[in-house]
Amino acid sequence: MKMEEIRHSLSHILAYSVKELFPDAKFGIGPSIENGFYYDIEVELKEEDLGKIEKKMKEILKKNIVFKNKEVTKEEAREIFADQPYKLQLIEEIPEETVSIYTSGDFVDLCKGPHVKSTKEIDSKAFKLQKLAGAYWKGDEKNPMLTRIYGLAFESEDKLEEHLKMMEEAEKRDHRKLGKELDLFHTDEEVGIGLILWHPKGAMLWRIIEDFWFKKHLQSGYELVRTPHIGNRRLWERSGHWGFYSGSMYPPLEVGQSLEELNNKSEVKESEQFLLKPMNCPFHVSIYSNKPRSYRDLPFRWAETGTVYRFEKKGELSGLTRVRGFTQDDAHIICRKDQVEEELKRVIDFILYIYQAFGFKQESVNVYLSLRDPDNKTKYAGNDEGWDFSESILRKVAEEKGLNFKEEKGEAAFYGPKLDFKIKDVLGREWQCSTLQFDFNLPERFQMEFTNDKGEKEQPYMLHRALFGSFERFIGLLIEHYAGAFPFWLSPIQIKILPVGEGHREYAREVAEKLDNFRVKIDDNNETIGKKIREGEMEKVPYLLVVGDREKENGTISVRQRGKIDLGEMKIEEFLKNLEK
RNA sequence: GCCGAUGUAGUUCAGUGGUAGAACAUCCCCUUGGUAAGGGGAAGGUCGUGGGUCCGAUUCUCACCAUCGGCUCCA
Repeated sequence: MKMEEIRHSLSHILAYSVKELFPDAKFGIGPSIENGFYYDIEVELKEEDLGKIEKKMKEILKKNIVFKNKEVTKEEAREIFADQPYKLQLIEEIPEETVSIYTSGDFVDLCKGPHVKSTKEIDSKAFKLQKLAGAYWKGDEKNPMLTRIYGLAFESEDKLEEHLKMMEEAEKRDHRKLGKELDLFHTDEEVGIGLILWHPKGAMLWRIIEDFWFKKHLQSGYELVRTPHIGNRRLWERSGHWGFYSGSMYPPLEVGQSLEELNNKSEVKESEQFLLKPMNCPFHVSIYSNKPRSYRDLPFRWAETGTVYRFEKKGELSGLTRVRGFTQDDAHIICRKDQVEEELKRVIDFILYIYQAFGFKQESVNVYLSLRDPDNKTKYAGNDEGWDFSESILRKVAEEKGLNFKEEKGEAAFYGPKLDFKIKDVLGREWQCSTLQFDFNLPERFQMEFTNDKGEKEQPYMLHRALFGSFERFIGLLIEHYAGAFPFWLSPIQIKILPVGEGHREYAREVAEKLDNFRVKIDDNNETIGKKIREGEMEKVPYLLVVGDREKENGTISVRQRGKIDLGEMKIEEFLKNLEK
């Protein structure tokens, strides 16, 4: 609580300093946040101004400014903030007759508090202005963009230093950095931004994960389907994507002629438009509707690692976590109403199993139940009855499964409520991975139906779900989670054999043959053994096997475990036994 | 898309108004090695792209592109 007061007070001092240095500045809001504070201000700043502002803040802090709280009438407040349009707007939004203001030195702010009594309580060495960013007023793109100044603040200088060190350490785990260092993937402007090119080791990692995924899906009663990358415009019009999702879709391909004909400007007789798929759902629906379905056939659980393309705005792209082409580990469950609960539970169990299998602790995953906005019922597909049922059953199942979830009103998709699982990256940003969603839109639009036990046509329930979310995003988070040092089963190279000299290459190959159940590589570069070990360690290979005269003689290997010391000489059989453990 | 920052060899980085350097990686030669870098040599850059200022620009300036941090949006 105290720290929050300090941080919040610092944001006022920040605003105070900006006002001194830039008298025309217009102030938005300035709260305390995790690890610090910010203030949104209409003022033009460059990063080099931060130093000036920080200096000013320290000057002000030294003056032992007292924070004085006062209730004033709205009329008075309007006068005080006459030249502050954003504050005036806030005043009007306050329901009460009076508003609370805080005065600190020559600076007055509309504010509920709480604050420290005086700047004496603030350690002027324990804060630091961090960075500038743009932020829309009230978080709305249509509003003007203010300049947000972020600051860090802690109890003491030591704590601040500690935090900065921690951030530095975290940056070393960044998947974009490790992706380069471990030679996993890259992007190329010439190929297209936001499109990932997976290198051999990255593709191997992907494949290991996909194999695991495939095996587990078969075990869990899923069937695989496979669908194209493009679909006719008519399909996307019918699904609603053409209308509602166009902001995130690549524009259509005109298909009425070849590229050659196009280049020759030949006349087009007939033309169709095709769109890159941003989602797999309509294709799966097409499979469903391909023949009449009986209540006896349900549920269908159809999974596909489907690569989709979304035209994300440039500024939103980021490493593997936000890209333009990505592969969802998608599945659709089409079932009867009486099967919904059971299916939801199965999916949640599956999701939890996946997190456990990849070492994500439940506390590092945040779960959100996204519900409809009760004040805006018109923007949603489906009827109230369906929504009430699905929202309450999602909640019930989430509770029964012991999920520690937050409910978020108005966060549902227009087509249905959902349960989202988000994982934090190394910089503390949350990324949606697993998701479990109801869909009232597609069954309606595609008139999906089955024949029930009374011989009547009935509309099935449709669930979308993804476990990883996308392979790209999940692998990005996985790289950070393990800091690139993957567990044995996930390592693209599991074992590297290092012959000491040229004379040991033959023996290295013999050893490799005995380990052919594993992903093994021989490093037969003409380098010293020290160098090979260094490279193997930097590559984060779980086991390095040194073979030289001694080992060749004794029919053994010398094992070195990643990050650790020499485990000593042993027979291959013994090494294999240890691996099993 | 918007606000801010960055952009020099494959990588990590120096550097300058007079057409660029280091380390590692690469290639060649020597070395035949014992648990985190053996030695020598060579090659490698239209200094993100395109305009402008200047006798001259990688350096100053403008525009664009990409990347990074935010905002908005999202798997």
